Amino acid sequence: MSSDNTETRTKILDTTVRMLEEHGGRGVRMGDIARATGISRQAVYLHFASRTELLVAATRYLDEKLDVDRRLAPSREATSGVERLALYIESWAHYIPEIYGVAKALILAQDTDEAAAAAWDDRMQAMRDGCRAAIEALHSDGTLASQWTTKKATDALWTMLLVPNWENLTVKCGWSTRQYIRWMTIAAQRTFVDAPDPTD
Amino acid sequence: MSSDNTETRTKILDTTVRMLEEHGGRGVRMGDIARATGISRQAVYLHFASRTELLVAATRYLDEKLDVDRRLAPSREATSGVERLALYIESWAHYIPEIYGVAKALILAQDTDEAAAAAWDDRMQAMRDGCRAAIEALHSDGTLASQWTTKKATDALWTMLLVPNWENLTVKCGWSTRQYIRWMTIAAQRTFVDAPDPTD
DNA sequence: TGGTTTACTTGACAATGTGTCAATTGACGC
DNA sequence: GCGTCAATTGACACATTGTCAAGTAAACCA
Repeated sequence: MSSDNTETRTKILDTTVRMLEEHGGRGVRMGDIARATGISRQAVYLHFASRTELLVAATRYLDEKLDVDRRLAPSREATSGVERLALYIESWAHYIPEIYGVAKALILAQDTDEAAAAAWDDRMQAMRDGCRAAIEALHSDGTLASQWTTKKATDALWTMLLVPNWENLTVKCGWSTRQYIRWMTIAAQRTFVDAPDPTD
Repeated sequence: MSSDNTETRTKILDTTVRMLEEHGGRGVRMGDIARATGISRQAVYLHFASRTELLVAATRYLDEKLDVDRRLAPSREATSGVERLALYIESWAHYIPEIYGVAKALILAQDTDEAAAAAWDDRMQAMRDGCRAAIEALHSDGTLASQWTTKKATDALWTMLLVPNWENLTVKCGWSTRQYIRWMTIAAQRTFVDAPDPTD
């Protein structure tokens, strides 16, 4: 899939993912990655033009390894909007902890690097598509609470599921993934789902 | 209130608040603040030991100016939990845009500076207290939805109201403050509020 | 065998921003 | 005039990213 797959390049990506995971995405420098990979700092620059490019590549690399599409399949095959919403939250909840290190590094890099901001934005837009699909499924079931438009509900669900919220609930509040799924699902259902309109 | 109120110190704080506001909390350097204040960079260090210390002082300075306590008074005087929740969300929603620049700078500084992280954490704990009070008001009205414990509901409401969510909804999704208030209130009520238990 | 290519190393260096230090200036009070 | 205090000036340490040029070593190839 990747255009250029040297063994060294792959080793760098493996190290990067591992170290970001270990350090929660903070304080991992180019020199650290090089040393841990067993090469010189400059060798890293032979494969990746900048730190941001490395982070973006690591994101893609991890996504391939985790097979995001497969994970989302159950949600796409749901037979009702409510089920689709619940399954989407569940896959997402299992996905975040696995990408958290890399994601956090990219989020932090946004402050100083335009390209990192764009890359993360892209990812989040993809996630938003999943949210919209779930909301639209509710809508066509007639179970989207009447106050919401699909646009507003999509915005709101998307925001709810953002990484900083997961971070706050798990890291600061000490919720487990199981609790996160349980309460996020409850909150989303209570917020967005109503019984279908009986006049239909 | 402040221990040490030189005129220059105040001028620095004014400049800092203004510049952070103007630039959304990003990319404002010590030298920029000094130049805009009309003093040398080193003069800033005569009043504030570090960038973080300046940011923290600016936060406090702004809080005094905005009179946070007065803003929260209506919420504290609410006669029902539901009203308290709505009024708290409303004051908070009017407050965030005014502190956003400084808040964002502090949030960004967290990555590299322990002290900035602690300062922001502190602020967010105070905000959490407001959330707990609102949730407890619901609880004692008997209108807190039965699935929630006060602890879990407080965590959830607190997370909902975090700055990154406001940022996403207003900046990325283009919501106005009015829309933010409207939909946050609806989401919070649907999530946390039930009719009181008729067996009471 | 010898030459070329390729990946990598080594060490130096620019740029950027924070924070420190020491010497100096200038005003104000006494 | 003298001391004090606030501020200035300019140099510097430090960390990190990114660049550059010269050198090495193995693999490939004729």
